[in-house]
Amino acid sequence: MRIVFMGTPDFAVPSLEGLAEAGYQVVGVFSQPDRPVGRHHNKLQPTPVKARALSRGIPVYQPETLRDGTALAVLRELEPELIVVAAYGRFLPDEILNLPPKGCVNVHSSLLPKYRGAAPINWAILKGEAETGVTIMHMASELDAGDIILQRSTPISPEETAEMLYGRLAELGGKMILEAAAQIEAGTAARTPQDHTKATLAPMLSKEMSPVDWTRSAQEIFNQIRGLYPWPGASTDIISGEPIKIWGAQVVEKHTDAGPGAIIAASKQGIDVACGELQHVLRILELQPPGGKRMTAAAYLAGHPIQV
RNA sequence: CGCGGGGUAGAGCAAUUGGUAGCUCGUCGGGCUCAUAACCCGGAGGUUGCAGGUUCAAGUCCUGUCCCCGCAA
Repeated sequence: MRIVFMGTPDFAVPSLEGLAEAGYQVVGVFSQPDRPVGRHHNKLQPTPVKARALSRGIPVYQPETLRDGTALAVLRELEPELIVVAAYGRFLPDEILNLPPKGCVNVHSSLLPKYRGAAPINWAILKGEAETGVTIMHMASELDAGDIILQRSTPISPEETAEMLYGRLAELGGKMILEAAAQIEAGTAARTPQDHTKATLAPMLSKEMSPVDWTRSAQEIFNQIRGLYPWPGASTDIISGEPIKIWGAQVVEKHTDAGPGAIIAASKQGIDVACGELQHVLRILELQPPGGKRMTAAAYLAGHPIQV
């Protein structure tokens, strides 16, 4: 089966790799244009999907837009029977969706219809979900709203960060797209419509989500730290007046009458901060001051004593 | 050549106008204690990222270079 693969970040790599390893003819790969990355020289960095495709000798296309007809012409020449999209980062216009005889399918990292959009993995953790998963679906014009082919769930462990979950779901997606591809080739792929009334959105993350609101519960703040890991991260200025990024923390059962955001203890164990409910505090274990490296709370306190 | 911050003891930080490189933690030894991530006493550990330059004198000023971090993506 001739397949065109569209994807950009690490998440999409196992899917591409799986399809290629399974012997499908991946005749072309679309990825986002290389973006300047790097502090000093603004070097262009190939996307993870591009790098993998090139190492396999697959032609790579990186159009700025899919809507000027160029991409459509390229696709017509590639003659894919199926287009597989995984975190490509762009909407596909209808003329592309309708091009491949077997359609376009998408690997999405949530249990659709929940968490449609750009950052489903992060939002599942931010919202304190106990489980999430991967959905393979036929693509529709509307964002992440297509009929479901396959769906599999996985529990989110209490300490898991978005980064860890990201890796797990990428692997899961890589396995599931193979199953789905086989079903599509055999003509047995399911088409289960989503319950659109239960749809929720998982919009792009932004730096504005970083500051911690200490009136929330310790668990909610912990979810924020895990869900925004490693980017944009959770931060607070209650320690030094400057925004310090919180890399690691834990919820500790400890009663306090101190107001939200008050530092009630600072020791080698960590920095305990009062939150919005009295029974628990958030213990900061690992942090990073502006301009500095990330370090343990104990190391930070060695150079920045806090009187409690 | 996009903007900015920073390299000082194992870790984290200080060091006025250039003038004996200090502090906290850790570490080692000893003491106290039923005990401890607690406390007390003592010790070790630095060519201040690297290379040049200015100076009687450079962690500090100048030039170059390597590396780290934040913004931006």
